[in-house]
Amino acid sequence: MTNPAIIFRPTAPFDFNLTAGYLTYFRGQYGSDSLDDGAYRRLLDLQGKLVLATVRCLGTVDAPELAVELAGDSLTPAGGEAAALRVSWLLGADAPLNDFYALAQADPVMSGLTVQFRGLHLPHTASVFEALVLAVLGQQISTNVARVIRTLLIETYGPRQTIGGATYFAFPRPETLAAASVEELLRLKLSGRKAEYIQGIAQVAAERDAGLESLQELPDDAVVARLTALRGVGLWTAQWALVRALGRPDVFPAGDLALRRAVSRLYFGGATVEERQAEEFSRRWSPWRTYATLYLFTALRLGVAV
DNA sequence: ACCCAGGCATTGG
DNA sequence: CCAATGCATGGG
Repeated sequence: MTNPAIIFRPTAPFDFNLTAGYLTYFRGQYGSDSLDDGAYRRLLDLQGKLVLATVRCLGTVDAPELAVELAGDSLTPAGGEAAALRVSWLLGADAPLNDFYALAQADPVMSGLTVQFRGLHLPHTASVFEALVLAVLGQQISTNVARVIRTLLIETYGPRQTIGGATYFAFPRPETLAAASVEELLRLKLSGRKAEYIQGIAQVAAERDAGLESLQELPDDAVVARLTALRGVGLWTAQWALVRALGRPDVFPAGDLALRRAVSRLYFGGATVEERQAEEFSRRWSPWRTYATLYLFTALRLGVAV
């Protein structure tokens, strides 16, 4: 069954194709998300109910309007509202980009990126759990390998729903991964250690009632302290959770090799940039370092001047 | 056959 | 406190 579309307005400027493209790594399909012919699709897991959201942009970058169409079981009006809120969060629709753009004016390189990628918002994950698991499985390995493993994880353990002849996957639930043995997880081409990490994180997320999802009120430092107490979660992983799951605006994961490479090429003529140096350099973008991170990564992914 | 990749925990100075 | 090491796997 399909319900009438729900319309909502993101904060302008909002470039739908660029934002959903970033979310799918500019590959059309990435894990649980797809962007196909102007339609962003994701199977939402709303309190255990699976709902396929199909999102299209009706307006322009400066007057954006998104239409969310829902399909799935037992849709209620309240469910429709929750689905629209979830979609809005996933696409980072409320980001105050203009504040970041104003700050970037003082920096010709970053300013250039904000012009090229004008309207790119920061996509979020549906949960802290999802952000942590994705970050852990991406530790140290190349993005290609991470993509293979992520796909295996989602298609092996994610809740699935077939709609209109196509099968869609939501991100695996904590209780599912907590119930899987480390031995089973090893079949996902994870290292033994990462299988343990993910299993442990899933147990924490599943057992303590929403312990991982109650970090919203804590300041960044406290969130990092809480998360790095988990085995397998270091500063880099915790920072990605701050960025992806909590949408904190002033985070710069200076330990990230690719991020430092982008800084090196764009600002230091390719010379090696150490973590400490990158952290100091990033202060020029505070209090909007998260968006600087996003735009630098986009430059990398699209191969723009990097 | 190597070496590296969007880290981390562990071990040994 | 800092350096070295192993980790799974796909691509160069």
